[in-house]
Amino acid sequence: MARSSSGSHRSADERRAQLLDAAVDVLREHGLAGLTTRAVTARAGVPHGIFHYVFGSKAALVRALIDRELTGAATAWGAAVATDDLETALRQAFRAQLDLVRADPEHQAAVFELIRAARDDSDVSAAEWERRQYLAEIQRQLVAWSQRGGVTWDAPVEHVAALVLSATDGIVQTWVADRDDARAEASTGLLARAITSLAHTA
Amino acid sequence: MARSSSGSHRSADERRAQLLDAAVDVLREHGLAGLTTRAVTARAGVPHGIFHYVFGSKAALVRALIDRELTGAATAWGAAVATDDLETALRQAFRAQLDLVRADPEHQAAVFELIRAARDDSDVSAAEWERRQYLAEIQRQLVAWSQRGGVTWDAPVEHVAALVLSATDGIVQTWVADRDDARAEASTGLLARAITSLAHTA
DNA sequence: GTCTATAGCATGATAGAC
DNA sequence: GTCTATCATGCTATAGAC
Repeated sequence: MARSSSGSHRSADERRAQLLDAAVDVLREHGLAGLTTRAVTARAGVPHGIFHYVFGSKAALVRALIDRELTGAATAWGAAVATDDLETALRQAFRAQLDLVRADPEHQAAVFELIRAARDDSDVSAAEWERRQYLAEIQRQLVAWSQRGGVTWDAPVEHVAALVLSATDGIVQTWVADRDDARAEASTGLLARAITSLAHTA
Repeated sequence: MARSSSGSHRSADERRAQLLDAAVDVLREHGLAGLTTRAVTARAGVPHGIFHYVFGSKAALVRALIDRELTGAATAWGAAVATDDLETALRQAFRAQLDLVRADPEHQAAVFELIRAARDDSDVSAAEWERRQYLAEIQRQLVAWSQRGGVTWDAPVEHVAALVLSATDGIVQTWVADRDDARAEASTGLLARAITSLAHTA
């Protein structure tokens, strides 16, 4: 076998992975507007023509990127929190969601941008699918937490889940915009309290 | 005076307004990616070269657009709601915010996109300014409503305001994404209830 | 002061060489 | 099956005609 890191004439699958990695980097650094086929190939250190041989079109690259980024992201809400106190569980879950973004803001911002753009290109399926995964996962957790804490939701749990997802999205996007840690902290704490008030001891 | 609607050689100010109107249309129909100097001039029915004569650069057009769109938008939260019940006031305010977007979703989506893009171009001031206006207005209303209803906020009112703004943003953006009226309705209603629980009768 | 014609460049894509 | 050279198009911007 040839050395893997240098030399020409690699397989199409190898090129594909290589270009996807490069595309993520470009997206993080220059945003969606800067995501050009030439920037991606330059970043990967391969000739420009390779791009259309591997992906066929730029749209195909974007689709592949979305698939790759969304897969597994839905599990973020799934990490169960081990506590009997509903408010604490909620706060920790919100914090975890925020930490996910804080760990690599540019990356998350890029993913947001991708999803948004995908919606306009009538490539709605991916974004819709993502949202449904999130909602289902949150709803599952809301039920689990309320059972653990011995409380009952005063509103349909799917409504609570929808509010939790939207509100968390809002807080996260606000943080992405202003990077104000204290404000985000305060908002998540208050949101946990407010949401908790939507349940009463059975 | 010459007839105003046809003929060449109009004043630069006239051209400027004409191009701004055209730019908003283009933005609504084709998004920020489709907002090119050629598209704008074509839409306005003027020669392409006019553009750089009037605005100097595309960036100047974007800046002018943001100024125009943000001015007056901050007053949306300012419309006072006449009711003694805090939860009702909140729900009506959230509904009003949602209605504003529902009245012309494409337009609002375009404005969101503009502001987001402006942030990346280190043209932060406009977006920051907007947010501060909103926050101040919401805070003012929160105090007014609580006084009217004879209740006191259990948390710093600026924290409540931050949560209200973020959560409302999240709900609005969710609606823009999925256009699910029922879900938005449920979320605003629940949010009003949840926020109300952050205040107690004095 | 207003507008036209053109420059100069970057893009996405492809025909065909190896 | 892999890659290179090239194309046609669309972009922002400007030099200079009226």
